[in-house]
Parts: sequence; structure tokens; C-alpha cells
Amino acid sequence: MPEQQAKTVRRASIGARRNPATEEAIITAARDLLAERGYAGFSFDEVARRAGAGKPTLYRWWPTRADLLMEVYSAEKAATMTAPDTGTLPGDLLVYTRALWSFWRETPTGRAFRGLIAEAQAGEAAQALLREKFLPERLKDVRAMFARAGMRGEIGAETVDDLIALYVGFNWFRLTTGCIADDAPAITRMALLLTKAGAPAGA
Amino acid sequence: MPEQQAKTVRRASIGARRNPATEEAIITAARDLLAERGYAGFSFDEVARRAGAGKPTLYRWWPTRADLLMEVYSAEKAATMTAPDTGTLPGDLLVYTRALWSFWRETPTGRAFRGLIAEAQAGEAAQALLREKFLPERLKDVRAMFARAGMRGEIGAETVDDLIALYVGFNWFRLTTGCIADDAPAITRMALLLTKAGAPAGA
DNA sequence: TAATAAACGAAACGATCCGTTTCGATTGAA
DNA sequence: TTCAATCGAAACGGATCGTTTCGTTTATTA
Repeated sequence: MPEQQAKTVRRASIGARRNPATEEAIITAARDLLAERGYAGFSFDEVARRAGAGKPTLYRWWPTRADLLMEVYSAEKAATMTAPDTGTLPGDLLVYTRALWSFWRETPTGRAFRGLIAEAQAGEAAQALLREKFLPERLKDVRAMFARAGMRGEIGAETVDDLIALYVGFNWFRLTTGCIADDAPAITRMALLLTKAGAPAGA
Repeated sequence: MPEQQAKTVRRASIGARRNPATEEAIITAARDLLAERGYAGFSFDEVARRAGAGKPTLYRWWPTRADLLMEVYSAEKAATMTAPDTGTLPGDLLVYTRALWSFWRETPTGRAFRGLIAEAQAGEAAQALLREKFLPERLKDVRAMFARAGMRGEIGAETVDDLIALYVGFNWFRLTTGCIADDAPAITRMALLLTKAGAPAGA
């Protein structure tokens, strides 16, 4: 069979409101397409064709490719990754970072994250979406790890935001330059550096 | 006049070797096109048209858009930015980072750097070029700053590489999320954190 | 009950860009 | 003299973009 999509029914309008079945079909088609052809083969034309949806429907709800990619990525990452709680900041960072890099390396959606960052550079709207909606939600686990370290006294609470920027920047830099092979020593060094950087003054 | 290019002569082959005049015309056309239309309007078709060059000539010497972008960016940045030497690592980092962000914000080529990173995500070859040829050369000034700090005893020499990764990651993260407005306090905090992270053990 | 409004799929639109191929001309090197 | 590599020009098929048109469906509103 050419497609495994359930194209038995034609999803017409259900009135003057969004059709949840259409939304789900599109997201499913997008995820499958990413899995089969990767980010390079990811186009609205093909997503629409597979979902049995019209392109105006896609553009109505996801004005840019970044919108759709972020939605797929968020769902997939939340379903795959869990936040560690080892009791120390370096411990948490080592576990979480190795899992994150593994996700980026070994899942189709994770591999597409490089493309998501790239896509967000194509316009101001997509970049704002990345900064203001995608990132705050996706960094909740990371923020929790640093916040716990602050409450334990491992780091000063006033350094949390700056350390997060350094931590996320480190990961994105490794990703965009193609250096996300499993490298526990490098990750450990980074974790210890950040912990030392944030160490409270009076300790 | 439609074009300011010197299209008076048709640059034919000069034999079985690369024509420097063609190379220069293409790079100039690429820089001008970036300045006029930005990264969004940057295509090989248009560069070739403006340079009065054939597309096969472009693809022969710059297999991907990333190749050409990196060449233009490298020349422009080297001609614009100078490496500071204030005597302390936080001082160097503050001056250099503010200048870098200013370059990224306020010059056409600098603004296109977001696109260069994005372009390098489109393929393995472009990413390898970014990692192995572009970055080592572009980070010479940064490496020199951290190396001097190591020789002064501000940071441990064994931390230089890891601190550079954190520093560059921080900058790229701010760039790709659209947060490179001039922000001396944030840059200062980052500089102090990195310096503290790298502080020698026995000091 | 009737009119309105919004969403839906399908199809087609023009435009752009991609990367490659063909062609004839040029010129240095073997 | 032959060979090889480059050059500009032009055209190729194909893909994708973002938009528009059309007819249909259904909840909401008057």
C-alpha cells in the first residue's frame, strides 16, 4: 500500500472551528515524514499530501515550518526524555546531557532539531516563537535542575539564569558543529565548570 | 544604472587554471547581494548573474552556499574586528563580545551569520567545513585571549578548550535566539562566571 | 428558519531556486 | 600540436514556496 494513512474518509469541515482530526492527521504525517526522509525531505507539500489535507489548512495553523517542527519536537521529546534527580548538579547535568545528545543522535525527530534551529533563523517571527514559546517550555526540566542546586546551596540562586544560558549554549554549539557523540568526560568537565562558576561566594 | 559591476569585459578562461578576476567578482557580488537583500535574498542564481559568471563556475569552487558565505564572512570580520588586550580575561571578553555582537547586529555580513549557521545544518559536508576549517581560523583571537589568561594564571591552562566551548556556545545561543542587543551587564556576568569557572585550583 | 462565518480538501497558480548538463571559446601545459 | 582545465551562456527537469480559487460542510447567529 502506498500510504498507511487512514484516507478512508475525507475530513470535511466540522463547522466554523478547528477540526481536531485534521490537526492530529497533520502532526502524525509530519512526524512520519521526518522519520522517513529526515529534515531535508520535510516539506509542507508532502505533509499536506500525506495527511490528506489542503495546504491552506497547514498555513492557517502553522504559518512557518518552524511552527510545525516545534510542535512535533516538543511532543516527541516530552514522551522520550525524563528529568533526572541525582542529588547533585554535576550528576544531574551528566545524566541529562547524555540522554539529550542520545535523543538528538538516535531519534528521527531529535535529528531534525538541527533543522529546527536553522529554520528559526529564516525570519523574525520564527525566531521569536523559538525564544518566547518553545524555549521556556522546553527548558523547564533544565531550570528545575539548576533551581534545585540553588536551593541545596551548590550554586548561588542569582546565577541560575546565566548558568542556563551557558549550559544551553554549550549543547547547541556541540549540536550545530556536529560534536554530539557520547563523550562523558567532556560533559563531566562542563558540568564541573558550571558548578564551580556558580558556587556561592561565602562557601 | 542597474548594476555597478564592471561588466565591460567578458572574463573568458585564462587557461587550465582558476581565474582570480572571476573569483574576486563573485565574492564582491556575493557581499553586495548580502548587503542589499540580506540572507533571505542570497541565491547562487543571483550571485552568478551579478558577477557575470556561470553557475558551474560557482559550484566548481564553492560546492555549497555555506562555502561562499564563510569566505565572505571571514574576510569581512577580519577587516572589521580587532582583538583586545586589556590585561584581564573579563576585560577582554567584555570588549570583544560587545564588538562581536555589534558586528552581528549592524553590518550586512554580520547579520548573515545567522544564515551561515543555518546553512551549515543542511548537510554533513557544510557542517564539517564549519567545524574543521571555518571555526579554528575564526576562533584564533578568542583562543589567544583565553591562552593569555592561562599564562597570567587567571585560569588553568587545562580549562582553555572547555571555556572556549562555553563562551562560543553562549554567543551563538544569544545570536540564534535573537538576544544580541548591547547588554554589558549580562556580558560582564558571563565573563566573570567563566573566569571563576576556570580559576586555578591552588590559587 | 435563514443568513452568516469560518474551516475544510482539492487543484492550480506564478515565481524562485536548485544542481546539472550542454555548448563553444579560451589558454596554459605536456 | 594535442590535451586538459577553465570560462560564460543558456537551458534543463524538478521541487518547493506561499497564495488563490472553488465548492462543500457545519456551527453560530439573527
